[in-house]
Amino acid sequence: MTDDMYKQMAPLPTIRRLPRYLQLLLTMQADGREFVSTTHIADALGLEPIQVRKDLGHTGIVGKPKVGFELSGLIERIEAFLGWNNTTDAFLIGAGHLGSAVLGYEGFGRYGLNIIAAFDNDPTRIGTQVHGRPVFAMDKLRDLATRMHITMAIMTVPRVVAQEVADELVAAGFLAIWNFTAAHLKVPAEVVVQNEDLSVGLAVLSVRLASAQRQTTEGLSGENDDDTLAEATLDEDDV
Amino acid sequence: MTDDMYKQMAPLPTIRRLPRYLQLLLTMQADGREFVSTTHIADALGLEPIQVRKDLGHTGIVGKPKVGFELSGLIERIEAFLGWNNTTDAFLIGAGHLGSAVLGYEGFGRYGLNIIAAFDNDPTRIGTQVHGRPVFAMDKLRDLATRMHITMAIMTVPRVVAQEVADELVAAGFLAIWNFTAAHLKVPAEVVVQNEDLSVGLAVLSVRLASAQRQTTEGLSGENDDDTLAEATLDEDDV
DNA sequence: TAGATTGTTAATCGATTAACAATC
DNA sequence: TAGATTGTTAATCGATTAACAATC
Repeated sequence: MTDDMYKQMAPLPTIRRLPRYLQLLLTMQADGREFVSTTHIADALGLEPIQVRKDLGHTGIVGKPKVGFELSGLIERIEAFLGWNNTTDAFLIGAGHLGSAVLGYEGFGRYGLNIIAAFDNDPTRIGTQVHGRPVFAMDKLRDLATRMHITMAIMTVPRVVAQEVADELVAAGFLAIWNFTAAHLKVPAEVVVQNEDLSVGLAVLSVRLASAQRQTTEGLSGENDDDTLAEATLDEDDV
Repeated sequence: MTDDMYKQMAPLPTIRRLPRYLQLLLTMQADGREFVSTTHIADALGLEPIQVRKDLGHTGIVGKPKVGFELSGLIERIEAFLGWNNTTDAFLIGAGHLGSAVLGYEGFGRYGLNIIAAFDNDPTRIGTQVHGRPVFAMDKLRDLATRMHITMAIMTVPRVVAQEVADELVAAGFLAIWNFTAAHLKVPAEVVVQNEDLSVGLAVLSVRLASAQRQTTEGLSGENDDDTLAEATLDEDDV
């Protein structure tokens, strides 16, 4: 068991916070800053310094007591930890509204994701370009994926055909599926599926908003009139 | 402290799983099924029955030993828990690619979210319709929000103007912001911000894929040749 | 130097999982 | 009835937070 193995052992919540650190650090770097402390990061993002320190520790970076972390080294380390220093080529399946929006998202380049082509079964879309990427017919998928050694797919198809498309992706040798569909995909254990279902975020928002409104109402009714109300709200960064 | 208060105390992971249960249950209902057990739900989603039971318990639903849960009642209860039985009206800010995709997303009606108008500051977009919703100029936002009592906003603007737009939303009395921007928004404590940053999902996918590939490589090198490899992969449902 | 900050070890907190009595 | 399933209470696991020595 090598040292590298520990990478995967970072807690999932830590992994989810890393992109936010990265985004902040890049802004700071653009401002000409050279060093940063965990206190500073925590302040900017509304977190606790100890949590930031623990999170950064998982990436293997070491800082300087009293000084903090060298910004450029820290950025490099986070990007390497997330694998964003290498480019990953991907195909996008389903060039509808959502697919088109994903293709138009400019941030992916910075994250090492390169969407090189889209696939669809709508004849009016096939042969066109969407945000500079060619749209091919679905029956070209398998051959092109094999020849170009593409193993990551972004699924932005209607839910009803999601499993069917997933089966095709598996058959074509894909190893990772970023699933923007609400469908629960059944795939072999060796294929990684990352669900990006909008309803999850909406559910959390709905419950948090209801909770906040309940507390406001109770505050007005005089049952609880001190200033603990604001503190009692869920942390906005939890999801 | 009323019984209702306990609603907000459901663990966040539970809240995030509820939409997936709901989605499955609706499919089952469409298939004409009337009862369902937690064992059945767990099997379909690759979870443990005890976890499903605990999650459903948080919504306050009670089942029948041996029989399970009545499907229609369970669906109602989850929807009520998430507040999706009432419609919430919302404005969308930023009618670009992503905003347009969100406007075109058909699933929101079912979740009680009703986007009634979009706002933008691009003159070529103002006055047009996107997926049936009118696009207004940004300077109409405050007046319309006040008059229509809209308190939820969906932000799909470029990152660089995100904070500026958030400030306008706060000034206009909005209480909830669904933030599709990578920016960390600074808002008063009483405003709920739900971040929906694509880079988070990509980060988790990247790390999981790297981990899976590392394990495959090690398996081939003969260091670990039993079948524990598949079991060692992260659960696909964790995020 | 003195003080701020790191990194590590221990304590706490919360979610998941296990065990099992109650029940239709 | 017997057996499957619920709901609750206890045990385990893992992440967060606290404490503090090391250090530039």
